[in-house]
Amino acid sequence: MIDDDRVFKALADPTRRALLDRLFVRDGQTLTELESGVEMTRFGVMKHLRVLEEAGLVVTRRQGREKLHFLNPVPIRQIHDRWIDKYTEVRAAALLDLKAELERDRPEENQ
Amino acid sequence: MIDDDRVFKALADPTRRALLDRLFVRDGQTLTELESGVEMTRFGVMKHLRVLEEAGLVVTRRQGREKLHFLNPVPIRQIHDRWIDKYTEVRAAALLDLKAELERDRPEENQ
DNA sequence: TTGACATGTGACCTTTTGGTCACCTATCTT
DNA sequence: AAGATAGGTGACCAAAAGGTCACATGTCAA
Repeated sequence: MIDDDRVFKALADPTRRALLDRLFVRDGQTLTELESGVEMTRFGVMKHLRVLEEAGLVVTRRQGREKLHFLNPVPIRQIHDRWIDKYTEVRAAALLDLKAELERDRPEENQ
Repeated sequence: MIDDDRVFKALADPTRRALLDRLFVRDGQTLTELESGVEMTRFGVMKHLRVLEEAGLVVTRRQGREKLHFLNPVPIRQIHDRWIDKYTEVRAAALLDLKAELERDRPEENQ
């Protein structure tokens, strides 16, 4: 797992997550289309899309003077497989119990 | 979903992911224990643990003068549920097909 | 072939993040 | 009580990330 760092860093920005959301609603959008609906100039959006593409979360295809952007959920699935394999159900249950216990002791300090 | 941002930002740093890994191997470690094994001063580790705790990825419990750190996989599960619900299997399959198609056209441009 | 359109690049600035350190408090042990 | 141990705070600095802009290239359509 060599570039999980790129994927995590790409997902760390809210604008980029919003772009992924928009691509999920309608796949294959151009830069100009994605630009509208984000409070940012074209250049900012372009940078974000580049980060997403380099992380493998977005795949692109040129079509004439347009560049179509497609969502690629595979890296997200890979992350999932990594963590959920490790932090198993049993462990999750145990920690949920601990969390409940902590909240009984100090209810105001936890969400 | 109000503080998904904190969770994603917390996961964006490789040191913090390493700390989660260490906690997975052995849960309930103290700051001093976690400090050894990371190329960083105690203060850096403390900051990272604080970020993880504020994101809800780590839960702590004071025991005398020690502070025990426990892994909380729940936020990761929540992220998983969020994305995998949206980017479904069908979609993943379709995009993997697209990716394969793109790699047939321009093999050198994709990993 | 000219003008409009879609995207790309590099320089630049501001904000955020990562990391260290001096100093401080709390707790244990004897 | 005193030294050792575990953790905490605030200031500080360097590096990275986010965002904008002037300018440039490639493509379409009349």
